Amino acid sequence: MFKALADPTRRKILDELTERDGQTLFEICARLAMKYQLASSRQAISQHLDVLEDVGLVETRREGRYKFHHLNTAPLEPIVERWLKPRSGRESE
Amino acid sequence: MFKALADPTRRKILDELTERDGQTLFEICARLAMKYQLASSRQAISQHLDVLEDVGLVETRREGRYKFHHLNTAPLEPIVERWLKPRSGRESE
DNA sequence: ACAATAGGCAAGTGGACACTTGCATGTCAA
DNA sequence: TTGACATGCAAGTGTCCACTTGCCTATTGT
Repeated sequence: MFKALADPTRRKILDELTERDGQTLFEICARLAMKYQLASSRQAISQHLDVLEDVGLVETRREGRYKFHHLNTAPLEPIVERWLKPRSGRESE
Repeated sequence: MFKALADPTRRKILDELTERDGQTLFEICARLAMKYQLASSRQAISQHLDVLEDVGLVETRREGRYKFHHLNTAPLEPIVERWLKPRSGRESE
């Protein structure tokens, strides 16, 4: 899961899905190219989406020849619990 | 920063410092070896600590020939803000 | 049916990274 | 001062990973 977040392109994809959920592969490619001048190929983005789906951060829904990608932030919450919560008694420091 | 979290050994180091803050390199090595049967060498752990210090997750304090390592969770908080907060209006879903 | 669109599969390549190895520096106790 | 302890530096190595390349499958519209 953390490895999935290690790549800057994948983080941008998550940003993109945060802003506009349920996009197709082509939409994501187009918007990343426009916003960040990211010249990532379609296959590269597709592989990133596979990684994100494997760790549960992205869920997909097929509809005909379209595949919509949805964000799922649930896997992120254990991060907070793991290191932020155990020290929550020291927030005034 | 996310790359620093991508390595499982580094995450275990953070766990270790969460449980017991301000350990030296040798302490961390010993405790990791005992707890997780991690046969990581001293140099490997040292390099991991360098990475964690570079991204600000660990801060160090020198005292004679000892170097104490302290956890700093501040760099983790933007993670929450970035993807969890923008969707906080949908928690009942 | 056929062309166009949306996406998938898989092998190959270059670079980054975790780890080792070997030696060097600095600190403390006798 | 000398030896033991705690840590630092740097080059070399093997593996993993992001990306490309080339071709394939499936769905839609005419």
